[in-house]
Amino acid sequence: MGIGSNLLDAMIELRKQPRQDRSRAKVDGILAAAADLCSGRGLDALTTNAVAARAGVSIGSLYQYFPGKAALLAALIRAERANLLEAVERIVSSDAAQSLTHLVDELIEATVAHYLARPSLSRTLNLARSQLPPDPEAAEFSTRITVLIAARLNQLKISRPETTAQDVLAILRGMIDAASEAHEADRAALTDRTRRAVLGYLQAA
Amino acid sequence: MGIGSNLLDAMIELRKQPRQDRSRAKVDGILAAAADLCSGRGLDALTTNAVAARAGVSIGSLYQYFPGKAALLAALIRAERANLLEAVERIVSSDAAQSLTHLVDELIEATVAHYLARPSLSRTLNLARSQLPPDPEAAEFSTRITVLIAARLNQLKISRPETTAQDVLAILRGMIDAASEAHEADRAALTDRTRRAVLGYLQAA
DNA sequence: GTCTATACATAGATAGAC
DNA sequence: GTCTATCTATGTATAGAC
Repeated sequence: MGIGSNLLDAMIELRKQPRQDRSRAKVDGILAAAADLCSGRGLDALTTNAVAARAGVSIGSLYQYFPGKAALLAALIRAERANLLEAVERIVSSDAAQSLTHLVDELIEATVAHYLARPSLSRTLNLARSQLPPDPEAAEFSTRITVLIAARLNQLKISRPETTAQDVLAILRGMIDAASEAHEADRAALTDRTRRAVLGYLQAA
Repeated sequence: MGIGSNLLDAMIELRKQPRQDRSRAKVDGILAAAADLCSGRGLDALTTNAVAARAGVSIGSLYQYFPGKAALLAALIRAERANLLEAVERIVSSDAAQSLTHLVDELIEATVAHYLARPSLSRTLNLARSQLPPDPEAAEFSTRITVLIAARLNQLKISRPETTAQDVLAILRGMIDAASEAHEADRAALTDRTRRAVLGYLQAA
């Protein structure tokens, strides 16, 4: 997974690794602007011109750091994935994950928090991803998160841990997504219902 | 919900109701072409030029029937919704829906068939919808399908039938979507797992 | 390193001939 | 009714001045 590992990377990787603080801040500003636009008015609003304008830099500067629009999107997606993966890593390596109900509770809390932190950004990136060509990074992310959870499920004697982990994630995504689309406000109620759904599924298995 | 009921309709409704067979066939051809393009290469491929070309009509003819790209998309979405709604109507008004497990089985079968009939079309339209401005038709569709299912759940003494119906649909969508994205081939296995998830959820409630 | 100006491509939409 | 030709707008990306 090193930089330059495939041709697509040319379209996607940063042009330069910003080592200085000023550059780092500029890159962050550009990404923040991109996230805002995605979140606010969807994928169509993510134009290089609009991002540059909102970030307060010129289009030329943007292209110094990002080789194109795809690179912006890739960076956003990558950040989002890293977030969720970190959260799951913390959970599975914590003591709270010793019992099934605790594990589930923690996963739900993290997942709900993740997807509802910036719901529309999350959904927009999601659908962007589904329009992109099959991406090895996406596959690796799925695998890693599944494996982390599956390992715990396995210790807890849940059968077919990989499939089960995938299903649990799918159920959570489906329910949280629906709630987010419906602008459902009551997060506690959502957490409670997802809990019933996941535990119900695990017990029925 | 009559034609012309809101301003958006101007962008979305057919320009003329094709009464003659020839016109009807042309409209169908255009929609089929649009569906193919959506299905094949996603939303970006749905351009008015491309649709016209693939349908074998000129761009001018296309604009005679559809006032724009949005109208094409709206028509596709409408057709997709009508399909699913019909299927659910058939189920809830059939005898098989008398027991909970039968109801669930029928719903799963219909939902899986619906979303996997043309998976990538289904997903593309889905995300198109989520990018569109809030649409009264979408809301009405959600309400109707929820109400249909909730009525049955209510007869079966399930508590909070509306919320439960929404959750069941969300669970199904989530799992089917994940399977479809992962290009999971085994439909029987998917059906089985969704069944466990849904029944597990209903029993935990 | 950063900006302005601009080239280039493509999409949406219409006008007008037939 | 249908087509071709074309206009307009917009987005990506680069060149070149500073």
